[in-house]
Amino acid sequence: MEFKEAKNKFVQTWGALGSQWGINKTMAQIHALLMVSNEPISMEDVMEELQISRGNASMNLRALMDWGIVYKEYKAGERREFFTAEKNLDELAVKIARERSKREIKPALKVLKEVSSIDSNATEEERHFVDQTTKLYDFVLKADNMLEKATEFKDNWLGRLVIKIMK
Amino acid sequence: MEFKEAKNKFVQTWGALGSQWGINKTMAQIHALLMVSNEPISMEDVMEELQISRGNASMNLRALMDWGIVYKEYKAGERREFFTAEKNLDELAVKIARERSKREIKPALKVLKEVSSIDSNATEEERHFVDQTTKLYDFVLKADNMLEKATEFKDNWLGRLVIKIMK
DNA sequence: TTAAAGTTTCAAAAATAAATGAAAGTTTAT
DNA sequence: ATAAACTTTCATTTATTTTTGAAACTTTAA
Repeated sequence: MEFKEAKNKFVQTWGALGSQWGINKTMAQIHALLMVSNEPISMEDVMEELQISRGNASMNLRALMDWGIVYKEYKAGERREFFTAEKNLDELAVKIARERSKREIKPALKVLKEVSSIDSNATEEERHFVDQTTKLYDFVLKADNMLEKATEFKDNWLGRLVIKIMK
Repeated sequence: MEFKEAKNKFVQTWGALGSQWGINKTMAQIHALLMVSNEPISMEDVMEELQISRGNASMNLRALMDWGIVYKEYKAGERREFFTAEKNLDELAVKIARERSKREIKPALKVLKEVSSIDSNATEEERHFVDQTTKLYDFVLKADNMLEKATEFKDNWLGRLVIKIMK
């Protein structure tokens, strides 16, 4: 396999993976492209390389910046803006985890708390509902905390130990 | 909030959460419904409760069974089939993690290995590509292993300790 | 057997999500 | 101030994913 082919395959695969995990395909592809580029890329280049429209490129680059995993760069003497990706993978994981937690898990937790707090527990059916949603709330909360804490592992001796044992 | 309203809200929320994480909405909703039901539910009931077609119900129940998180049950003297969800949340998490790893992460790892193994490293650009995809491969592999090992935590004293510390 | 009760399949329709592109908006150099 | 270079927005179009529903299939009881 030659370089260009490999690069393309990587971008496609990363895009597919993204869309299976609820991140839009183009967003993931742009990210992939920036990840493996050794130098900043202009919007024009992104459009060209992925064969997408200006609007699409603009919106998804913006989204990536909102997530904090892509940065704008200015080159001296250049009018255009260039983009680079966060290349430190631990940092990347932290930011993605935080963002998804904030956007999706936290709101879901709120609802779980609400629905598990109804006072009606007259019937067996209702008791089971309250019991099960309460357990779910505790579980999701714990998982969310783990995600958060896991992101602190990298600078943390215990974390390293745990990872070593788990490996 | 009364019971019926709470139940509905829970089903809707679980459905939305599912679709944000790449699991189709109806599949997640059916799962939610079964999770909070204290007794087995027939396909007819699922259709009725979620207002979906027979085909849709059938396909998604099948998918849930393929994931191993919903079971068929037979009631004595009843022709129809009934369904129940895995209600143990640790077990549920294990099965979802295994399934997604198998379906999505493993294939992605295969591609990452391939593209990071191209022998061309003539230019700076190519060297950076190989370097970055190699790191990504290692990272994803490690994350995948963690997911797998994390699923063994529940029966494991060290795991409990770690969770306690992380909490 | 056979027919009733139930389940699955899959081509077509509907719903949803994403992409386009042209117009509006910015910024910068002169 | 203005015009060139570039970016953003968003109504419309396009692509993708999900759902439907009717026909085919399977199972069971008589």
